[in-house]
Amino acid sequence: MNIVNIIQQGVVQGAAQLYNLEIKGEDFPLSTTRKEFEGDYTLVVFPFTKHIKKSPEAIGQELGAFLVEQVQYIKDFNVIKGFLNLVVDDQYWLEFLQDIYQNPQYGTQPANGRKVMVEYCSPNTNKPLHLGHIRNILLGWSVSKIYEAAGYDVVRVQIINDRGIAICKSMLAWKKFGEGATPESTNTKSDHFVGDFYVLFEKKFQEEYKAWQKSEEALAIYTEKKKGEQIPEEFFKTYKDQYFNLYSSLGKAAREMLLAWEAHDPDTIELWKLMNGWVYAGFDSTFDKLGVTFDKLYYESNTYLLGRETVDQGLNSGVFFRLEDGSVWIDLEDAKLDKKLVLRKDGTSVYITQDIGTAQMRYQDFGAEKMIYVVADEQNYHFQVLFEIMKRLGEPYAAGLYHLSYGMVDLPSGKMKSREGTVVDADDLIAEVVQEAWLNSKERGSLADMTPEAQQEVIRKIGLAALKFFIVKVHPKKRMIFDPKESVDLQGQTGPYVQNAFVRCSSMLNKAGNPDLSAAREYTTLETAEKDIIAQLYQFPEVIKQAAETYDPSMVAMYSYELAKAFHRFWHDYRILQAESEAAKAFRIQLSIAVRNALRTGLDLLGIETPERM
RNA sequence: GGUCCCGUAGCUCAGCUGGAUAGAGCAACUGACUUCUAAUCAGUAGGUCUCAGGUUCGAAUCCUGACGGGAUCACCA
Repeated sequence: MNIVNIIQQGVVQGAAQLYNLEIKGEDFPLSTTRKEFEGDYTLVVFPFTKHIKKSPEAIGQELGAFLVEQVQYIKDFNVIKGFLNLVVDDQYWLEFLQDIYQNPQYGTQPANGRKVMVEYCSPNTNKPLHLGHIRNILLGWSVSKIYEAAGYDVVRVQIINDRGIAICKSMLAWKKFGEGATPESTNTKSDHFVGDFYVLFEKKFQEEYKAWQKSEEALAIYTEKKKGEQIPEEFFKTYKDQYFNLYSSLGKAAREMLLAWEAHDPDTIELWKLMNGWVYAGFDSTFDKLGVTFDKLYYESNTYLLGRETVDQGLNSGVFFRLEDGSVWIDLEDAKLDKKLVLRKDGTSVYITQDIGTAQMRYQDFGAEKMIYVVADEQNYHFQVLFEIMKRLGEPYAAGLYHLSYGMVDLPSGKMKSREGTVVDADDLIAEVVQEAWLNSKERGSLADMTPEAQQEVIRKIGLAALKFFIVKVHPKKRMIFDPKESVDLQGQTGPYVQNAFVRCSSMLNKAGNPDLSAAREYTTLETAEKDIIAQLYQFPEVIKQAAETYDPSMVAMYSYELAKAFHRFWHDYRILQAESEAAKAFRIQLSIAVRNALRTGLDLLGIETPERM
């Protein structure tokens, strides 16, 4: 039985016997004692003074005496102001360590038979992945791992935006200017190859637009539509989209391509498949580098027609209503949202209709009771509306829909803007952090005796740990500032710091061989540094549970860091293999095994691998 | 303008279901490698928790209002 419950029960009994007061275990705060004071757990006595006419100090004294007398494992207490600090007997911590140290799964929950789906990443197929995707991918992966650790059966999915005008731009640019080039012929990573043509399209379009601005047609439009004293340059900046739709020959060609695609024109479809194929191959390589996988991919080209049947049913049941022009709407004003269109007057779907259909399709495919959408916070409103609609449609899974909304990633110089070329490319960034780890390792020379391949493998793990930890340690909801220079830091509050604690355990345990640990039973008095570590380990299952409940990988990151820190401190101050007694040695080996397990589990939940050496 | 999110050390972030003297890391400065990996440890310095009210024995934490930053309010996705 865990110590917090034991204490809570004791307090409940104490209140009843001493004061004839009926309380429940959750009614009073029990926190861990601050480092400056003696004790392990602290009961704040102030709330009791409402019911008991005595000073907080007097109540603390009486309650403390009662607990030491009556409750096993509570050895001592002290009262400072209104705080009752309780000292837990080392015996409890020692027994606890005995129970858990051999369990590599410690911290995780047994399977609970429940199923959750996590959607993450969701890229467009016209550009390579960038820093924003990396945050999305790492959060999605980590949350999915945390749910597995919390006992859930997890399905990972992705929806790929593989249709629309943007893809047509890349296709058109390749057709017009590509001269049959391929990723192979240009030796370019294939998603970057396609992205380059998207950029090329924008460049050619800008050229065309600039030239047009000098035409009489353009002048006439400027004269007619300018606002006040707007100079031509300003005006044409705002007029770009209209130009694309009304006058641009490139724009016209791109729209024609989209129409041809929708009409299933064989040549267009073939080109689309070819270029998307390149993009997918490139994405796969990036996913592979990041160590993430998906169980099923959904494509918008397959799902964009979905949802209409549901809307028809919803019309019958009165969830939706139809205007005279034929468009279909839902009124969500009583839920503090607006009216929202779900079908155009021509009967075609919009974005949200598609999401309605996709949610149902997924439920049919997997029957998950929870679905977590990992999507940036700019879509908060969209998901509020979507979830409200699903609720009103009476879908059985509606209550289990959750939008894990994360903040944008900014650079120290400000927002990432693709037009200004300030986007941080995912592949470049990964290469950069690994390079930094390599330079660092070379300087240290500690891997010199390994084969180049083995060294590379270790260095890859370290570099990626730096990047992943840097991103995932920040609370998802917060907009974060990403400084590439800091992300390659390998010291301090970083992934490699945590890995290093693991490596220290491993290195020492390998040296220890397979010793007899029965002497640990004779170890009876804990050093503070040892107790700190055990108390940390004790928290682990609760941390994972809460991280799942709050969809927050940063809790696991912070916990792993704190555990590593406690171990580093212990390592510095105490010997393990040359401990002062056989009992101490055996105990410390057990402690290190437990730490090693917990660090591996914690890092794994963040998608971070653990090298044996570094 | 409506709705939502954020504001904590020079910088990046914890803490926010109310509890003791607000914590880490980076950057700066001091020390510790004959000893299980120094990618480590110990220390110094750094704060009006944006501001103003309120609730409370007690507020960074809850409430109200301001100020600053961001997102969103498409028959785009």
